[in-house]
Amino acid sequence: MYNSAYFHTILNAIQSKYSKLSADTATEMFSCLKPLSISKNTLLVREGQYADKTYYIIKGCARAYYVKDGKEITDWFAFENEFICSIHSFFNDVPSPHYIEILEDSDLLEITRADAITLCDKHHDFERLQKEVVVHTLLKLQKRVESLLFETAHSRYQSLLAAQPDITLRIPLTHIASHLGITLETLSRIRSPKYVI
Amino acid sequence: MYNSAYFHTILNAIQSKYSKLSADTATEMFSCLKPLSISKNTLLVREGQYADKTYYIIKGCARAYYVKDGKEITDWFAFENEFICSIHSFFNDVPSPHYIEILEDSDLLEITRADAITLCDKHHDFERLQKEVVVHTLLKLQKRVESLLFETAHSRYQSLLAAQPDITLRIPLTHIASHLGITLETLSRIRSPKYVI
DNA sequence: CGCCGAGTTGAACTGAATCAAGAAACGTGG
DNA sequence: CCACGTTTCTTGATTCAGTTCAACTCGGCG
Repeated sequence: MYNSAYFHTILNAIQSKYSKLSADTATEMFSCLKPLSISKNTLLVREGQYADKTYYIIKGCARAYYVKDGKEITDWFAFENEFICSIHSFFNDVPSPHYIEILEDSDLLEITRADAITLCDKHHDFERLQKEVVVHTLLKLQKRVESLLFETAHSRYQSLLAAQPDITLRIPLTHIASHLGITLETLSRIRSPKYVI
Repeated sequence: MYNSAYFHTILNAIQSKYSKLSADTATEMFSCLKPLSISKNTLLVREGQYADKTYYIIKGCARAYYVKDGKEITDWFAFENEFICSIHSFFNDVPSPHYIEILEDSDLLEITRADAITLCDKHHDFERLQKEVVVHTLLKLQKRVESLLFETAHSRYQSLLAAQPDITLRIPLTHIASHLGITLETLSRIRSPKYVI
């Protein structure tokens, strides 16, 4: 059943972005993955939970955010063919500081920390896949730090648009603003045609 | 020769911070590691080089920095039992945007990208070790993003001091300031006894 | 229709940058 | 071991990007 066209497509997407898996590992991986269809605005993870699951996004998008002084601060977004989890919780087995919210009606695959550990122990190529996912995340985070250190609010917004041209159509400006580390008001001014650099 | 007390100590440090290695893998790993003694202020990597080496710090410290608009911006520091490399260059095989500078007379172990890939291919436990190093880096970077988004300059400095109490004794304030994303002048004011929150 | 959440606009405020000048510490050679 | 230049750090005055608070607009929807 896991050689169906549907799973084949997903496996291809994962393999071409991250790394190859043997047929054996792929089959075993899919047997651990639980398909979910989640509707918009659902919270997958709340602050304080032991969030021992990682989600792969087949279709849709999600965000991880903190609540700080009563304000939501969006830490990151995830779209198709990306993974999202509370990294602190998943890798350190501590309560999650993040919320994870589904932003569009989405199709996901869920894997538990325990299953991921088993797969890592058993299959070298799955360990590598996980490493590749982490490296991807690391390099993205590195870019984020650079943009926070180097760039003005306007230029950060431009960079985000360059990387994800459709983001403003899919994600409310409030979340984009907090992800850029600016207020909604500032984002609004930056986007205004009247704005001059 | 790689079961000498010296290597044993290093192996222990690596294993307890990251993950375990079989005797076999450890021996092969040490045969790839080239010990270096580098004196203060040496540049290990210059911008534009293909920086295909990672350095493990036995003793001493180093920093990775960019030059942006003629100014140096310190991206991160590495101390004992940590690794440093130009991550973009090492993982993506592209020219390094970073310089890497040794900040104290240091003892290092060097491994090439090619050797690391060979070891990863051959030994599942080495692949895991590399993953653990990347996860450590990821979680540190995540904290960095949080502090840049959430905290004031003063509070970022306090957090850095809490994490690395001796950092001001080992690293010039200019580098610390640029790592915190503030100017040297601001750091100086923050550190002043006259400073009021 | 009227409400509500999302986004816009304006005015005052502020944390940190910039520019500029000194002081302190550091190292090197006489 | 001291004099001198260089680098590192401190202090002050001014400026500016972005925040805050507040009011207003727009579009969707019960």
